[in-house]
Amino acid sequence: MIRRATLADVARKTGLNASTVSRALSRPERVNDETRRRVEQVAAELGYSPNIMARNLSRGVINTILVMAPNFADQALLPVFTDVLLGICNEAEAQGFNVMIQHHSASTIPPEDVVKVLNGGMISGVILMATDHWKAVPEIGSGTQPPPIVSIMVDMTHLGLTSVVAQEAEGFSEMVDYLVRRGYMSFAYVSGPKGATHEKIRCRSVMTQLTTHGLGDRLIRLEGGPFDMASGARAAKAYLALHERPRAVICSSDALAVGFMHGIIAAGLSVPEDVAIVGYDGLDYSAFVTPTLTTMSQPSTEIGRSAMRSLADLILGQASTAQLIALRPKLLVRDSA
Amino acid sequence: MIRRATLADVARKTGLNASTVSRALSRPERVNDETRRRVEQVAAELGYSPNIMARNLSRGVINTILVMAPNFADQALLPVFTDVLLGICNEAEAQGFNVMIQHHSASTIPPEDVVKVLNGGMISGVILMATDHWKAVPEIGSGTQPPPIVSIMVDMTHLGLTSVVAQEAEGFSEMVDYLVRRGYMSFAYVSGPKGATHEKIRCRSVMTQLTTHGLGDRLIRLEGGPFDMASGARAAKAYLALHERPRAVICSSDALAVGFMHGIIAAGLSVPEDVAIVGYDGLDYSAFVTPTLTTMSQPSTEIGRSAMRSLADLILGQASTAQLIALRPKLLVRDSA
DNA sequence: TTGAAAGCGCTAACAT
DNA sequence: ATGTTAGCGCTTTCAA
Repeated sequence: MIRRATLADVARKTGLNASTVSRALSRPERVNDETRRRVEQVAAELGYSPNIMARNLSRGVINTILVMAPNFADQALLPVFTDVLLGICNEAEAQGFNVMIQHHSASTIPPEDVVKVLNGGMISGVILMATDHWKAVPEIGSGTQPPPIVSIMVDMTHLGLTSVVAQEAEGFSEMVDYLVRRGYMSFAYVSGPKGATHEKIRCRSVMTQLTTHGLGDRLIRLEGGPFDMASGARAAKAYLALHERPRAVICSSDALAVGFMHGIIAAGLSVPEDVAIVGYDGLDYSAFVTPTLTTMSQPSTEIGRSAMRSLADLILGQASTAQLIALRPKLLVRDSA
Repeated sequence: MIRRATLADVARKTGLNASTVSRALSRPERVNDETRRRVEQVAAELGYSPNIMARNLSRGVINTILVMAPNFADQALLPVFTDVLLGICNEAEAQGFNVMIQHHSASTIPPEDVVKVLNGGMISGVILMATDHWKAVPEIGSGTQPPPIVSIMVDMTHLGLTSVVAQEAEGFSEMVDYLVRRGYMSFAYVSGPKGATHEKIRCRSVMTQLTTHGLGDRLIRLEGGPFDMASGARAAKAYLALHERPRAVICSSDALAVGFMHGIIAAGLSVPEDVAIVGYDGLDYSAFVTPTLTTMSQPSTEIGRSAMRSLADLILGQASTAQLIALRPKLLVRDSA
């Protein structure tokens, strides 16, 4: 491999001192016009561009953030995550940060890994995607500053981490209100993966709100499983086997809902006449299944953007206390309920 | 911000020399057992872990690769891309590379950007996602080695870039054969974005194969647009307005097909009785729409894995000539055709 | 305005 | 087995 041109090469070829070349390139105004021109010229000839690592090492700064995404059931990134990622990338670009993504192979990211990454010196901050089961914030060095970690989708403010989440509980309550208003009296809830934080929040919200309406005993819980369509289809089978079938089915996610709807329709029932179905997430395909799916749309991209903004504040030392940023999802009334 | 512990700190506290500490940490066998233990102990106490940038700078190696993904219509990563990304991440982890992703804001990535990145010294190789319109491989330095760039989804071997692609032409031919075999005699093709390489390949393949069957004049081309569901739905409107409606519709992607199917069903036609519809990609939702979608499944994850493997070979100097790796998609016969 | 020198944190010969 | 020394490529005082 032919060696890349370095600052020294440019210096040699221009007959200038390395420091002058460095200056010419990073603070052009502090250098003679003619010198600057010459440096630029030679740099171009040599195809020189600065080694970022050396620069960072020297300046003592870094400008890369890491998104750690757990691996749900060995799936690709969930659609919601990619929307979030878009928001992160956009904001990162605006703020001058690079983003690195680590698709973690476990479904929970071990705090030690985060410490290691943070200590590695290449990363200035971490965004944690929907990571559960954190008992404590990792100790990074002996610093007293809050570690630059922002949690997305899971509230970890009790651990001192700024968190950007959707108001899931509110979203599901609103959904229940909507269904009750439409006159439904019997309900099923198709759950997501057992034990997941999201799942707990969503399930509880549905139960609570139904109870508020005096309908607490009219809810049947159907085991879903992972947030995917296959699980939804399985839940549909369970639903069909029920003696008394609830008229309204609330699914914990759009994927679940689409799978569920598919199972229902395949069995010859019609939606929403026989069964009303609602989802949660607002993924694009929810608008193109037949019938179109009533759902709560999460501001996923905005969540990503917001998280990145908070992280930048943390890194630049413009923020120090953990804050919770909760974004409201929006009801999308369509044909399925 | 409290300073992180450095190698020097550990050296000082153990009373050893920095190089010894370094050795103890990276090649434990070349150091006294007792020394190693002491170093480990102190390192743990201080929460020390090596600065990766300094290490790389010193060793002259880097182990991070960059995935550059163009931004299609300001959308999040396409589902296909996320599958590919999964494959990349898995293989990268196995090979000891980190992966960085750059969500490029233009729909075409400028070669200059790639040079800059490669010259930045933090990245040892680049994977280009479905990037069109490259006229030439960027000159990186004055080296004679092939630059470590691998193209995914688009064949750029004529530019000297190793490329990993799906056999799209073969896939669409096979699809045509299948439909002809099923007795269909009139066809529509719902196109993707005009001018896109994929689009050209797919369209041409359909036409060619139909001609082979003597059915070249039985094809109507419907303008789709971006590879998304909304475009498919628009195409459905166009289809419905046709005087003579072809019985079989080949969509350039699954998203298009799902959108198209939605439009068709919403208009009261039935699939596949009135119109047979097929897609391409094999996304998970294609199995959960009603009716389920007949499609060609791309080995997306495998494409990612393969690309990463090739890139690693390139970086490690174990490969030098561009090669084309073309993976065969697989027909998934379902209910829509 | 430019040059000389020191140093970012680490590794890798080369000595001892 | 350990210490010494030199440097990776760049930036940044400090002098000139």
